[in-house]
Formats: sequence, structure tokens, C-alpha cells
Amino acid sequence: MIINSVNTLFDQALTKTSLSEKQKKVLKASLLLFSKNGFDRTSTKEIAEKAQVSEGTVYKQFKTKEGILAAILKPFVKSVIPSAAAEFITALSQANYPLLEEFLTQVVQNRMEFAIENKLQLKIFAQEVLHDKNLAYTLKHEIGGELVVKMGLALKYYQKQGQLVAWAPQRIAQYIISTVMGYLVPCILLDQPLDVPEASKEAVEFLIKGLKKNSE
Amino acid sequence: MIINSVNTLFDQALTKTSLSEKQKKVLKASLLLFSKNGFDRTSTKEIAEKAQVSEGTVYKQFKTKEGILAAILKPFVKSVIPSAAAEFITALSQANYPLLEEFLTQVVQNRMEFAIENKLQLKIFAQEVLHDKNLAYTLKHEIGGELVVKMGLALKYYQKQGQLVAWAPQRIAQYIISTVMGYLVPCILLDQPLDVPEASKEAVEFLIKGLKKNSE
Amino acid sequence: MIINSVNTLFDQALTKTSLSEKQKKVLKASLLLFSKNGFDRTSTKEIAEKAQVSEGTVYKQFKTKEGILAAILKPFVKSVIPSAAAEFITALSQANYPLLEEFLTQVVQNRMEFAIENKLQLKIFAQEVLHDKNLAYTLKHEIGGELVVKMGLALKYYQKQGQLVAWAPQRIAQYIISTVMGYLVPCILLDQPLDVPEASKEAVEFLIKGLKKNSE
Amino acid sequence: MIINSVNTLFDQALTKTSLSEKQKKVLKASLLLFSKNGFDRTSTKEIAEKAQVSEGTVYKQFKTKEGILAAILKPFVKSVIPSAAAEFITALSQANYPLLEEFLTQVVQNRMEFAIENKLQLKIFAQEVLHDKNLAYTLKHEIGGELVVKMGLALKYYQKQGQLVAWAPQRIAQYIISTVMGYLVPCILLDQPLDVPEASKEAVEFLIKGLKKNSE
DNA sequence: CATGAATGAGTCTTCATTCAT
DNA sequence: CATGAATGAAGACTCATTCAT
Repeated sequence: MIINSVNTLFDQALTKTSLSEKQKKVLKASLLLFSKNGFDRTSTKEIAEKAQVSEGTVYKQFKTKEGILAAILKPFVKSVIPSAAAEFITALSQANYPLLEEFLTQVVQNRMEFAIENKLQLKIFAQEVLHDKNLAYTLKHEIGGELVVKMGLALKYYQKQGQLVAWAPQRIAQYIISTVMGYLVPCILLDQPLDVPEASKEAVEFLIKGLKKNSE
Repeated sequence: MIINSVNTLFDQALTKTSLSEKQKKVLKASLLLFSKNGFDRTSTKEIAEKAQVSEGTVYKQFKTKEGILAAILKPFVKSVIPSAAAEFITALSQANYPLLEEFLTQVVQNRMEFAIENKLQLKIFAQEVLHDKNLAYTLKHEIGGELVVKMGLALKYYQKQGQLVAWAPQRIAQYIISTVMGYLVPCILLDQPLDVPEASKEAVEFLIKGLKKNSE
Repeated sequence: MIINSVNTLFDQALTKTSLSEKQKKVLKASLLLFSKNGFDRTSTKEIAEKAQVSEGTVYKQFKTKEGILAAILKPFVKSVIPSAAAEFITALSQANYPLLEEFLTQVVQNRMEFAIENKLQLKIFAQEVLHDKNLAYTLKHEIGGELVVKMGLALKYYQKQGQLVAWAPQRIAQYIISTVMGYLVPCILLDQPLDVPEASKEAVEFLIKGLKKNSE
Repeated sequence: MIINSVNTLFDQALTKTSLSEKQKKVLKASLLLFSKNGFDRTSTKEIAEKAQVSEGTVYKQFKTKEGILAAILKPFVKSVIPSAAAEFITALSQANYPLLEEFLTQVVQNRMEFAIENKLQLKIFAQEVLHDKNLAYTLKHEIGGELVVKMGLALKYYQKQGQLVAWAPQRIAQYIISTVMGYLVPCILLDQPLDVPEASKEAVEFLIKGLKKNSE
């Protein structure tokens, strides 16, 4: 059921034959240090030490410190939209989820699992978004835009069926995302575990109440 | 109606007699630079230049660069809970808001206005929370805890009246906060304006649907 | 009689009020180290130590290591042509030197003195010319061109008087320069003193023989 | 007529059986890069890439980067004096050049051709002389000394014949060298071609005028 | 009391050199 | 024997902080 996991994603990158064992250790060390202390508060010397590697080795593959950041975030960002979008498409095309609740459960649970498993990258990404206005812009318009389009199709389906309130897809998407985030943020910030099944059950319960079409 | 505004808060700090005109300029410059580029990517030289002050002067009042950060965030943090808590108390003690919807409207709108007006501090605060696990912990347990206690009283009031679903206060608070955040985050990240009345109307509409006790 | 001396030139730069005492020490130390070991083989740390100054101070005035090089070479280069050109103009306009020999003596001696006194800069400049093709090009076309024009006037004067062989000014200039260089190069490379009066007397003796118009 | 050419010299080194094909490529690449960018501004990685060889291979034959420099300059330096000296000896012993002009023409033309064909090594050599005072010293005393001795014999021959001014051999040698250099330097610095026959004709014309014994 | 020159530890990055494969 | 990954010492440069003026 879980399509993308942090291990899946990050280990995919690490499994690439193009990266030597040491380069992988560099990425792992950087992932931990960046997410814990932030990009700017992590020195390449620290990375080298944590990775048990020389500083020179750090620069063999990743030409600059920012190159390490990119190597960590790129596979993460690249997979966020496509895999999320895939779910909405699936919901529609195969009519696997006749009930809105089933659909929301699937989406919410899946995204929560993805986020928890990519907790560290997500935190690093959040740091970057706060620093880089361009990234924030891209996130909203390019990534968000694409997602809303795909999501819109699925939502319209449930709206037509009278299961979903007739608000704009963007607004509905925002509520879904922010409700899910409400569960994720504390556990990402504090590095705490999350009972995903329980959390997604709760989240869906609230979302269904808040988003279902009021029957008269 | 608006109790706390960025100007109110920040200018309160700046109006303190203990701060000279130059120190105020330092704080203003730091606020802008920290929120735009991040704490680590802002040098004290930049601050001095933007504040049209010498580097020495920067260090006269604020012993360290972190001291400037503290001077910016302290009044912000200090006022978040008390002023928010005050509203919940008010709601109860004076029974000014007999309807949950009225109460939510008041709280949501007020907090949105507060956030928008303290946009820059909020962004800096978010950056720090991502860097500093202690801060995140404090935020959740001390600040959040105090708030939930106060909020719990108000919520219990509406629950008893059968207007509010019988979920744990913490859960309800979380949904309120995350729904409001859904509106705030894009505008804080992208430095965009927010139509607070419209946004709070929408947010309340969703929250009421999602949180009202299902009548039978 | 001596118009430009290394002290004149370099100390002019050093006397500029815009440079603090420490900055001057940086320039002096750099001049010595660059000329002795070459630009690339001189570290900013060495410069700082020799100048008895911190590395940070080195960068206060001269934003980069290349900035120090520029600060050393600019006043040198800037004065080479104008002051040399001035002599040729003087020769003509004031008819101070009716005899070619007098003129040559003046020019040769003056340029030798200039070179000896700017020995260190000259050596650094030579190193740069060997590294930087653009600099070599500029030297030949812009600087050399301007000089030949000015020189051409003076030479033509002596040619008309039948004192100077009827070769192209550029060719004559080349012989003068290369003959003078023959005396300068060993003493610049080996940091040896040069008996300028004796050397210029010899050089002029040879040049006069080689350049005088063959009678009848 | 041309005894030593760049190809002759450098290819002699390259033809040595002790050097593998790859080592030759390393030397060729180094020659080009050192002369273009300078020794210090050329990395062994660049050399390896240009030579299409691994960095390890570079170090197989030439233990250090300086070893490559030595391998380039040694054959060059080693042949400068002997082959030049040979000409002076030839001039004398075989009385092939009864006229000073013939002798000068031969010497000047030959040395110009040698220099042009060894342009790159000459430039690298010049860079090193500017960096290394010992090299400059050796050049003057060992190499120069040996040359002046050999040359002295030839010059004395022409002086006795009344064709050559009665100056010290060193002084005459200096004029010959500097006059030739006057033609070589621009073309070495700017990597331009030189019309050697024309240039040597001109140079000799000037030298003869400047060095011939004034007949009474 | 304000200034900004001075400091020097620390940063990112390069590169000659080595050595396991 | 060739390779190129790995090393780590240096290098240029930055910046928070101090202090003499």
C-alpha cells in the first residue's frame, strides 16, 4: 500500500551505482546534520567527520556544499508531486474509491506515511522554503498548480456525486493539506513518532464532517 | 477590535525608553533582514549598514547577534499566548459569544490579523523552531499547554451547550490552528497580502461544519 | 632630474590618506613577497605575518588577493607611459636636446633609474605579463602604441636633422628598449645594484653607433 | 641548417625509450598548459585530463608536479648552451664566416629559430627564472659564463681582424642577446609568428652598425 | 557614547599526492 | 601497470566580536 517511503526514495538515490559507499555515507550524514542543525549551521568538516570521510571526499561527488543539499532534496521534491498526483488519478480512473471517505483515507494515510518516512528531508525542505522565496513561489505555482489540476478532477467526481461540498478545489485541497499538516508538524519538529492509522482516522473524520455536502 | 498588531507589539518594544533611536533602527533592520534572508545569512555588517549605524553600536545594546534575535522574538513570543488566552477567557467570563460561530469568528479573525501584522517575526520564529529543538519543545508544552488549558474551558462551554463536537480540546485546537495556518503560510512565505475578513469567514465556515455537534 | 622613483610612486600610493598605517604595511609586505616568490606562491597568511597584521585586516581594504596585486601594479602602470611620454614631448617642444646623444642619454638614464627604483613592481609586472595574455596584448597595443606615437615625433625630429637613421620609429624604439633591458634584466632578476650612469653611458654609446645616420 | 628545433629537442626527450606513450602525452599536455597558464595555475588534474590519462599515471614517471617541470626544462636548458656554443666554435675553427656580418647572421638566425621553435619552453623557463633566484643565478654564471668564454674566442677573432669594436666580450654578447630578445619577446608573449629571415636581417643590420669597428 | 579598524577562528574549497583495486 | 577514489594540508575569504580613538 505504501508506495513511497523515505527509505525507498533516499535509498534509491543511495543505491545508484554512481555513488560510492563513501558518497552515500556523506549523504546520510548530511541528511542528519542538515535536518538537525540546519544547512548553514552544518560545516563540511562536521559532515566529513560524521561520515568518517575526508573533507576532500565530500567534494569529490558534490562539487559544493549546496550540491549536497540539492542531492538530498532533488529526489524528494521530484517524487512528491508525481506520486501524490498518481493517487488522485487512480481514485478517478479506476473508481476504486466510490466513497469520499475511502478516498480521503487512502490519500491522507499515504501522504502521512510518505511525510513521516521523509521526515528529515521534509524538515530540510521547510528550512529552505523559508530562506528562498523563489523556492516558495515554485512550490506554490508549479508544484501546487499541477497537483490542484489533478486533484480537481477527483474532487469534481465526488462533488457531482453529492458527497463533497461545492467549494473550489483549491480551497478543499488546502483544508486537506492543512489538516494533515496539523498532525505532521509537531512530529517533524520534535522528531516524534506518529500513529499514522490513528492520526489519519481522526483527520479523515474531521475532514469528512467539514467537507461533506450537507444533505437536506 | 484589533488588540495586538505588529506595530503595537514591535513598536511597543521600540518605544521602550531603554532603547535609543539607533538601537531601534538596528532592530528594524534586523527584523527585515532576518525574515528575508534568515538569521545565518545575515551579517552584522549588513544590519549595521541597513540601520545606518556602526557595527560597534549594534553590539552596545545587544551583546551578541543572537541577542538581537532574542530582542526581536521575545516580545513576540511573550504576547502570543497571553493575548490569545485572553480571548478565550473573555469568551467565557463575559459570555460575549453565545454562539460557537461568533466565538470562532472572533478568534480566527483576531489571530489572523495578529499573524499578518507580525508576519516577519512569525517567519523568523518559524526558522528558529526548525533549527532549535528546544524551542519547538517549549512551544508545544509550555506555550501550547497553557493555551490548551485556557482554551479547554471555553471549548467545554460550547460542548456543554451542544454546539461543539465532543472531541478532546487539544484535537479541536489543533484543527482550528491548522486551518488558520492553511491561510497564513502561503502569504507569509510569499509575502503576499491576505483578505483577512474573507479568509476568516471561509475558515470559520469550514471549522463550524467540521466541529459542530451533529444534531440528531 | 629624476622625476619618478619607486619611492615617489609607491610612497605616493602609501601616503594616500585613504590607507591606514596597517594597510600600507600590507602593501609593502605584499610587494616584497610577490616580487620574491611570485603572486601564486605567496599566501595571504604570509602577507599578514610579514605585515604584522591579521589576515582580516588584509581583506579590509583589498577585497581579494588580486586586489592587492592591482593596488601594487596600478600606480606603477599608470605612471609608466605618461612619464616616459613626457620626456619625448619635452625633447621636442622645448628643443632642450639638440643632439640625439643628449636626448638618448636623458631618456636612457631616466628610464633606468625609474626601472631600478621600481624594480620590485617591474618584476611582479613581468610575472603577470607571462601569465596573462590580455595584459601582454594591452601592454603592446595600448601602452606601446601610445608611446610610439609620442616617441615618433621626437625621432622624426632627429631624423630630419640627419642625426638618426631613417628606420621606422617602432624599430628604433625597439632597439632602445631592448638595449636598456639588457642592462636591467640581470639586475632585476638577481636583485643586484646597477651603476646607472655607467650603464646608460655604455648603452647610449652603443645606441648612437647603431642608430646614427651614416654620413654622406 | 637548423640544428635544434622545438621538435628536435622536445621530441628527442619524447622519443626516449624510457618514456611510455602516456608519459609523452603527459609532457606534451604539461608543456601547453604550463606555458599558457603558468605552472602554479595548472593542476595535475588538468594535465591528466588534457593528456587523456589518469592522475595516477602522471605520478608514475614524474614523482612530483615539479618533476614534470624539470622534465620539460632540463633538455631545453641542457641544449641551449652547447648548441649555441657549438656555433661560435664552428665560426672560429673552420673559419667558415670570414665576415662578422656572416657570422652574426648565422648566429642570430639560428638562435631565433631555436627560440621560436622552443617558444613554449622558453616562456615556462622565463616564468621560473622570475620565481627562482637560484635559477637566475645559475643562468647567469654557469650558463652565461660558459657561453661568454666560447663566444669570447670568436669575438676576439673578429676584433683582431678589425671588424669588431674593442668592447668586452660580455658587453658585446649582451647587445647581441638583447637585440635578438627585442624581436623574440613580443612574439613569445603574444604567441605570434615571427618572420625570422626578415627579423634576423634587421637585427644584424643594427648590430653591425652598432658593433663594427669605426674605420679611420 | 559612537565609530569602524582590527582581530583570528572558522568556512568552503582546491589540489598535490598516495594507494587499494 | 593504470586507475581514480581518497586524503588532508593549505588556501582564500568571511564574520562575529572587541576596543582604541
